[in-house]
Formats: sequence, structure tokens, C-alpha cells
Amino acid sequence: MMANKRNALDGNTAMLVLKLLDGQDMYGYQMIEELARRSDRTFELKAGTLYPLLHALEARGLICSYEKDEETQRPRKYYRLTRAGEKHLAEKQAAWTAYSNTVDRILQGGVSFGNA
Amino acid sequence: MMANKRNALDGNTAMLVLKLLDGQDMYGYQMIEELARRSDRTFELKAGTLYPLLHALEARGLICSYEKDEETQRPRKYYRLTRAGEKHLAEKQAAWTAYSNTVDRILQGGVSFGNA
DNA sequence: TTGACATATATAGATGCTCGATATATTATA
DNA sequence: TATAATATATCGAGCATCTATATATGTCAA
Repeated sequence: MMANKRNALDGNTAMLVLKLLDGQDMYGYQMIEELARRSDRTFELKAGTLYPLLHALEARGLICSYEKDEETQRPRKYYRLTRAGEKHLAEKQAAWTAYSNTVDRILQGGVSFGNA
Repeated sequence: MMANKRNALDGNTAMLVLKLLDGQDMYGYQMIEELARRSDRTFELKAGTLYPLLHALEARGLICSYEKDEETQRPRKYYRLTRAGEKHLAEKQAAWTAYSNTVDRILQGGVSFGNA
């Protein structure tokens, strides 16, 4: 019931991950840290959530991956937003805005508003 | 993945149902219609979602029910928000506000904001 | 009066998202 | 050399919501 403890990420994890990649390629572990940083630790994405999600997003063609060698670091797997991913992100952002505005409206509505 | 088709109600169904009962007792079918009306048909709560949810909320003491005879109508099962339910609702509203503000902040942040 | 449809409540099973647990390997630090 | 942080990965469990289905009543039109 409710958002529970599912880290409050609800159904928006994919959208947030795509947003992270909007403008900058990232590797998985980096996304976990970036999302936590940008959200002031509100969203602590778990590895067990992220990696299967990345594979699924890649399978859907919304992101693509490439290995990059860093000196002194072992190679990391970077992800990049595709055209389809950009389009998908824009749609999801619009849907989120509509959704949250509707929830806000209902929560703000007092005892009854325009009660037929 | 994402909010999908789960009617976009995500993890907030319970909160919205409690909100509906905040100020006015309602029966199940009425809640479905009221939520659809107040959300301009954005939230079309399914009976298969609502009734088990109402039973669960009642079991947790957040709402309570009573039968009420209406003339010409068969008796309906009304639900009322309890003190515990009011408290729970207030907490969930605060959590929702924090959550949606954080999502908004991440979505609004361009390529990088305050990139360390 | 018969059928169709809206009202009204209810349960079971399927699906999908996220988590915890676990595994593996490398790098940095004590 | 042990520990922790980095980095990726998979599996199974838990939970919310949906679809489908069931049941029964009230209303309206043919």
C-alpha cells in the first residue's frame, strides 16, 4: 500500500534515469551517486533496481552502452541517451507534470470543490 | 517499467482515497466517480483496486465502515475517516509534497546543476 | 417483460516495479 | 593484508494495481 519503502521512487525510476543521461553520458554507479546527490539523498537508487532497469531500457532502444577505458580505473560501462530515449523522456516528463498537478489539485481541494 | 498503464495512480491510491473521505463519508462506487470527476478522468480507479484497498485500510484502522439504508436504493457501505486516518493522511500529504518537489527539481535541472 | 446498462460490492490471478540478498572483481586505504 | 569503496550483475520476495470474473439490484427502453 502507498509508496511504502520502495525508496519512494515509485514508477518514475526510468524517467529519472533517462533524465540523468540527458546531456551527459554516465555509468551505472555514477547514476546512483548523481541521483542521490541531486535529490539530497531522497532517492537512493539500489543497484538491484538500476542494473536490470538499464538492461531493459537498452533492450527497448532508449539508451545504448559502450565500454570506456579509464587509466588506473578498470573499464566502465557508459550509457548514452538515444533519440528514441529523448522522445520517451519528453513524453514521460509531460505525463509526470500532468499527474502531479492533478494530485496536487485533489490534495488542495478542501472538503468539496464544485461538488455536483 | 515506469508508471505504465497502472492508471497512473502509482503508489498514491491510498492517499487519494483517504483524501476523498476527508470531510465527507462516501461509499466505494462513489469514490470511484468522485476521484474521476475531481481529476477530470485522469484517475479512473478500478473496482478491483479499490475494494481490497478499502478492506486493508479498515483493517489498519484508518477508516471505518457502516451500512446506511437509502430509500429505493439497496443499503450502501459507507466509509469514514478515523483519527488515525487523518493523521496518516497528513503524513502522506507531506511525503508527497517532498517527493514531487524533488522530482520536479531533478527534471528542471538542466545538463548539470551544481555539478561537483 | 425482457434485455441492456448503470449501480454496487467482492475476490482471484496476472503483471510489473523495487527491494534485499548475494555474487564477483578491482581499487584505495588503514 | 584486511577492510571498505567502487562497479556490475542476477535472483527471489514483496507489494500495488490491473484484468477478469462473479453476484445482485435498480432503471430504462423496446
